[in-house]
Amino acid sequence: MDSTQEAPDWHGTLRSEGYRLTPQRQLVLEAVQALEHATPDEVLRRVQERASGVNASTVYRTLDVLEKIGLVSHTHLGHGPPTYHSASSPVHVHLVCRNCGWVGEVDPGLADGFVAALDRARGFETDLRHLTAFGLCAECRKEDG
Amino acid sequence: MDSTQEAPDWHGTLRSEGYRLTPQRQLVLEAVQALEHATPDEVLRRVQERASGVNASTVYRTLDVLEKIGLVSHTHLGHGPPTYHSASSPVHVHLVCRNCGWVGEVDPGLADGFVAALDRARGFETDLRHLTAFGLCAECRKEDG
DNA sequence: TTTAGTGCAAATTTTTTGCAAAGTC
DNA sequence: GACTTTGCAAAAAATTTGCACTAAA
Repeated sequence: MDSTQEAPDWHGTLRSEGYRLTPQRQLVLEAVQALEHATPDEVLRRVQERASGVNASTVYRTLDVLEKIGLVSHTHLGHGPPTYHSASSPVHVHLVCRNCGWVGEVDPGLADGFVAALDRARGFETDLRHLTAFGLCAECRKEDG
Repeated sequence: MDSTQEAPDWHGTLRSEGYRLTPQRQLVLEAVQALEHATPDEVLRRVQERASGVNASTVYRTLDVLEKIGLVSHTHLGHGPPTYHSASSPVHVHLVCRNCGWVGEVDPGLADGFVAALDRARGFETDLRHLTAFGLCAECRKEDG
């Protein structure tokens, strides 16, 4: 099954959905995996470090494609642009400090009770990959008193 | 206590912070209170229905001021622009359906356990006014199976 | 060779900023 | 009258779109 030339499984994922395999898509996926929580702009910059001439619109379109076939997903960590991460990274809940901008991740198990409560109260099915809590990180709590 | 000319208390809030009371600010605050979850653009449109000539930049600046002095606050309900709501409305947690766009509110008490867990695990102090869960609403769960 | 994907440039959309005029205190 | 706030116009920033050309299958 996995023989001499191990083709990453996302090749197949792309192909089976009718998409083509291009260097740009490879670069964008690699960037998302490496950067964690990267905005389209950050992805673009990283991609351009490795291959010149890749266009911003290609990054946007590629992120859409990769998300559509489930290789990446995005969240909104506050104000600006969305941030993307690899779907192969473990599911996690995001914490964002509104004071210093710190971003943390915690085990989604901590939200189990909350998720169950939403289901019970409203029949709502929470998507843990997009759950983000805003507030103050431990450091800023100390400083701000 | 509330006598003949009841001056809304936000007059005093503005004044005591060194801000002035203008018709535009009154209109923006009224719009935020009336609309619930309104984007700057929606606020602008509502304001313009009542008074012509109010400029978009005024709305942006006014929302900043009102937030700074604590009369309104904003969250990010997904993609686009932030949404503002009146600080006088009870604190609530937002639910957003990623399928149909439905927005709901639930009692923050449902998140108590979650909030406590974040505090315990990371020393993180969650701001409930900005907690939003994305997922599928009851209707869409039925339809999508 | 066929069809999808890319680069480029222009168009959109949303928000910010500088400044003179108007308004509030 | 002094100091804010507003409107307007222009500037930014972030995304999207149309289209001819390139490249994957």
